[in-house]
Amino acid sequence: MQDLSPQQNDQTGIDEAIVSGILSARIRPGTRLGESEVASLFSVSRTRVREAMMRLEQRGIVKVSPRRGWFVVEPSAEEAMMVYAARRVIEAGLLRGMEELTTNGRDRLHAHLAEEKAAIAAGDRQRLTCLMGDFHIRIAELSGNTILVEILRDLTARTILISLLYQSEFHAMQSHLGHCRIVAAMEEGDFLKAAALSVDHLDEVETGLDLTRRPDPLADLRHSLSLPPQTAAAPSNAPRKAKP
Amino acid sequence: MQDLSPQQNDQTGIDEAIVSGILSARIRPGTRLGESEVASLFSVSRTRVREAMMRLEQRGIVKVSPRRGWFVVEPSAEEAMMVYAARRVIEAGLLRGMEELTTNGRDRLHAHLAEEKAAIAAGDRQRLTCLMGDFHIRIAELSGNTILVEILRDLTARTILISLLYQSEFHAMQSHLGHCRIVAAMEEGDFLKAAALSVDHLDEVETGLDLTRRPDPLADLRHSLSLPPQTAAAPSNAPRKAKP
DNA sequence: CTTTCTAAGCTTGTATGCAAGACTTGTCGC
DNA sequence: GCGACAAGTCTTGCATACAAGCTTAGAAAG
Repeated sequence: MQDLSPQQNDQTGIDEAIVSGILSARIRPGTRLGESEVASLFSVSRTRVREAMMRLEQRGIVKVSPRRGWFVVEPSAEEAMMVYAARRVIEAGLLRGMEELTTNGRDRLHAHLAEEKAAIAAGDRQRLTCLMGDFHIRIAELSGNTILVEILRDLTARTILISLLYQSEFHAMQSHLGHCRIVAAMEEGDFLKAAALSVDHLDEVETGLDLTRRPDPLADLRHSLSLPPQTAAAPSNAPRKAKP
Repeated sequence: MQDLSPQQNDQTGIDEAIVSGILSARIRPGTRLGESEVASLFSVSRTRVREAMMRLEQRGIVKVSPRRGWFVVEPSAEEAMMVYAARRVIEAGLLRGMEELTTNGRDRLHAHLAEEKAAIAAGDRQRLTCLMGDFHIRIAELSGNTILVEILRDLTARTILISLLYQSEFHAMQSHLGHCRIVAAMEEGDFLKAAALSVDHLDEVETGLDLTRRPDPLADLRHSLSLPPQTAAAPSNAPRKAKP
């Protein structure tokens, strides 16, 4: 397993270290997170790791398979649709209820869009994944409602896991333009339009998923061997083992 | 402390037993939930209680005060407003996005309204509190989105804690009528109207709160001594101790 | 060569023990 | 009478130990 977090993250807590690893797509769905393994990484006992896992399970980020271990969730197609539906409901609701965009808020959004642009230019895909999710959290932060921010943060984490599972290619530019359009509408003060654009944007991303693709049980091995990812052409009848 | 749950709840888990106690207003905000105390109630070790508490803390239902104990949250006025704002966003978003009311769904809602009516007639306040919160969960269930259902369930739990802290009197009939109006709009197929009514309903309930009232640290003692509840007339400058 | 059964190893599940800190209460000094 | 202080008690924080079950590797039989 790759190092799931820098050492300094001991301060911020095990939970956030793992979530941060997911948000930046360093941790893949289905990754096993053994208690003793994580415990030694953070130089603590299994007890604290377990407590962190319990919290993460509550947040829908990891799941436990009894006596087998903890795993980063691999959302099913159904769950994926629910996550997107929930995000549509919440984000659209947020924007619709917004009344004004403060100059401070506008600056933050512009700064974020600039970061997106820079990451696209640099081709830093990991950073890009993180930023694309963060955009929606930034919007929630404008409302000042920390409850909704936390909810959206967890949904974003799940979204990233979903895209790692079902997204064949990542149209970063398309998403970026979507974000720009939303911000533009907000600057016009037309929050209903922003809400509609947000729904469209999420629809667009969801449509880009291939939800028929079964989660690939060999993904991590494939990745370790530097093989190309599973092609969308042969999704369902891929052989379990390679025949010689 | 009153028995916070029937013995049979051992099966459903400690978490849900406590949440159920809150949803039915048997557990007041600020209640201390000592680890050993709860552990002996459920005949388990502190370990499992601790795990349950961790999950409940993540859900915003309990808080830990270091080396002092676990307490059912006492939402501040700010948090209270955030909870209501979040509920407005989610519930309105849900209704707005709904497209049809199935006959099954209609039956469920009617059954629920009938239960509310019966509880009002019977004057069963505890049951009523539970039902009033459940109504909104029923609506979320119609969407089939279990993620949103779980989110709303936790928000409802917090709402009940809020009303126990800040609601001087409980206008059950008013809330019931609000629910009836929402269902009526849904039956007409006018989900935008239902959404608007839902926002109005939540506004109405929130307006009925007295958010200036400070949480009463002596509430449980007062209750134990059968003294009358703190009057709203002298909220802030009430003496810490009675002067002889 | 294939299949089946068994046993060992590794993983989580749960309890318990000890340590550190906070609050209470009793006592002493003023 | 009143305030400060200190010991004791009670609480959580954390680590460790043991039990139970899943997985897998290896041996044996067909």
